[in-house]
Amino acid sequence: MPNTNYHHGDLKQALIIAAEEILDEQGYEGLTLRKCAARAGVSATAPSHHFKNASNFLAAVAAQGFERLSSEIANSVGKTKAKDPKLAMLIGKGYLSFAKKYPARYQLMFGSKVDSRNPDFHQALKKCFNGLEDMIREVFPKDSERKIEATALRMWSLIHGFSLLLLDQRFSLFLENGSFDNEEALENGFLKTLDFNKAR
Amino acid sequence: MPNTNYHHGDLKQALIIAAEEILDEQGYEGLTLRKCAARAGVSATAPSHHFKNASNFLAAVAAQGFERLSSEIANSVGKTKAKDPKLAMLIGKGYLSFAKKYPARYQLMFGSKVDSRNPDFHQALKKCFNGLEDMIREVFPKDSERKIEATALRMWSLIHGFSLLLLDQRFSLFLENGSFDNEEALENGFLKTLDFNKAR
DNA sequence: AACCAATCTTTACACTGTAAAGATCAAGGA
DNA sequence: TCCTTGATCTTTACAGTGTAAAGATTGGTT
Repeated sequence: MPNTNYHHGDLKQALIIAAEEILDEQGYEGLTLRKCAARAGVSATAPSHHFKNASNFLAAVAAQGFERLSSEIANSVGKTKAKDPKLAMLIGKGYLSFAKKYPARYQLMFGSKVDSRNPDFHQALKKCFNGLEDMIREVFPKDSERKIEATALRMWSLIHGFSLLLLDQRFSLFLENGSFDNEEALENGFLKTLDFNKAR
Repeated sequence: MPNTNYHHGDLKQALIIAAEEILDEQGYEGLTLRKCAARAGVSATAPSHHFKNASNFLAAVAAQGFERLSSEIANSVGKTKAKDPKLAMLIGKGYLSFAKKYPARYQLMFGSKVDSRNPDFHQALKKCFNGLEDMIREVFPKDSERKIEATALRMWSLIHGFSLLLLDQRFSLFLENGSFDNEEALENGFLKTLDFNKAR
């Protein structure tokens, strides 16, 4: 009789999903290749037939993360018009929402374990960034491409930097001796400042 | 005769220096506890008598990194007066200068390997951030503490986010199909936008 | 029907952090 | 002076990591 262990079906995607689950359950440092293989029901070396190495595999996981980040931002923005002054804030809200819901995935996406030369990864990141550019282009249709690019970069830097500092808990000092009562106050204060006009 | 291997003298500091050297030479992923021990001339388990575990050791290394970052910023700012509109730009320049000179140390400082609860680490980070607050306070002496804190946080987020995106080479797409000719143009463009007034 | 390429397993290895127990040394009190 | 004590380092050992190499299984193709 045929041994069902062979020819899994879609091991590649199964491994990626396993990685996401482990990230969500055990955090960024808890993720290992062997655990992913075990969860997918295959041996420790099976992934090597689908990914060149671990950092390449993680790049695929990160790519899927960027896909999700893109849709999370799209959800948050909804049908908000370009003229709406809340647009930038909603983008930030969507971004932060993802980072807080999937902190470990987010860490992976911007961490040093992934091979950032991976084509899938590169494409997903680019798509995500281009989405931001598109929205800015709608707001400032007369701006040059270079200026739009620069504005998008600054917006992203700002939100990304804030997210990291929030997640890393490196800035718990804000809540200790600082002027902010809790994390939500800190976050809301930040979101209110998001403004495309300030960024360009 | 006495065995010189015992009682190193100041192994604690020697290990930290070894870590910095290895970071600079072999990058963030190249750093291991055993390599540090070997470079300091002791056995692999010797560090355990000075640091509870690896992430605690790395926190000490990161703390020293923040000390250096503080002085790098101070150097860049020099005797620039609070009124000088270039102040924010100079801070960013100092920050970026450190990140580019010691990319691996920078990665460690904001990476997930360090135990951010380490007191030394926490203090060094706080000192660094307070330095930024102090400069902003001089520029806007009438602002509330909460506002100064929020401004400092946004400035840091912005610079930090940009530094990461620059170092990770995740945004090489800027230089591929983007409007920026090279990394220097991208960096200069960013530095020019740094402005305290925009950040508060 | 026979082969072949894709897919998975088994085995093995170097390297990681760290726990446990023993060796060495410097210093202080009897 | 001796010898005890605690700090410091070593040796040994172990579980867990990624991955290389070689063998087993399978489904599809000719």
